[in-house]
Amino acid sequence: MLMKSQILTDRSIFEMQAEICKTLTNPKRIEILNVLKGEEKTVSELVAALGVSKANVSQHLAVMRHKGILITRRVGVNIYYRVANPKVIEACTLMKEVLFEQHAAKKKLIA
Amino acid sequence: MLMKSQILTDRSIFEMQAEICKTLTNPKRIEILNVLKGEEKTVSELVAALGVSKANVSQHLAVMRHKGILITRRVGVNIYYRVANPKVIEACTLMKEVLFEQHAAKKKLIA
DNA sequence: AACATAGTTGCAAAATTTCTTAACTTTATA
DNA sequence: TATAAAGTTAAGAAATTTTGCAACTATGTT
Repeated sequence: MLMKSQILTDRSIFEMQAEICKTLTNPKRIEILNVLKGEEKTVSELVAALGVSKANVSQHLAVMRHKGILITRRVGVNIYYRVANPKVIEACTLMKEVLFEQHAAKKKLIA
Repeated sequence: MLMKSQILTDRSIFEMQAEICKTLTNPKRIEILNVLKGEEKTVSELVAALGVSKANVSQHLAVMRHKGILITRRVGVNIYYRVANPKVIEACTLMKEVLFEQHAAKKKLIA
């Protein structure tokens, strides 16, 4: 299905950027991305890895798929999910580093 | 004020990472980061740049300050805000690139 | 002290997210 | 065709976020 071409205005860029960043604001979704960082996985494999209900995992996957963060591939009865753009993982990693550097700076204050 | 040292468990890392990423999920906050990318600014300067109420800007600044994303410096009656860690800007930039690459890929489909 | 300017905070309504349960679709196999 | 396995989706309650408004604090000036 073809979509109408969309102009990126200054204002809408911030809104779209905020939208896509929402992907990273849920601990379970971050954990999913962490698992998918290395290789594609089926929904069942993700369910096993996360210890969360199948429906819930599927919903989180749908959120990321609709935002173009994840891509799917069907093989028989299984659906494999993988990360569409490695830059998402890079951004994720950077934010984790920010977190760790904050933690390190805090420890320094105490010591 | 000194805080108790906090152990980073596997599970809590994802939660804290999600928390810090929430900073980037509001278009106004992204716009603020965009303005602060180059140099520090006072609240009034940000209010003028964004065209949003002072209270609202202040609230968004508080969100980012409490998460350690922004740092303040008082000069007389003015308070200057700046970005604490450039990696936040890098992460922001990466996500914008993801957005643009999605847009480019979509245009390609239509052409 | 009184006042103006710069900025913060509390509150409550509106909007958004998250999670659970249950029903549903799709593919493969007996 | 019937059944099971894999995955998706809908609906509603609970939790979280967002925002505007009003009240508040802090600094500097007359």
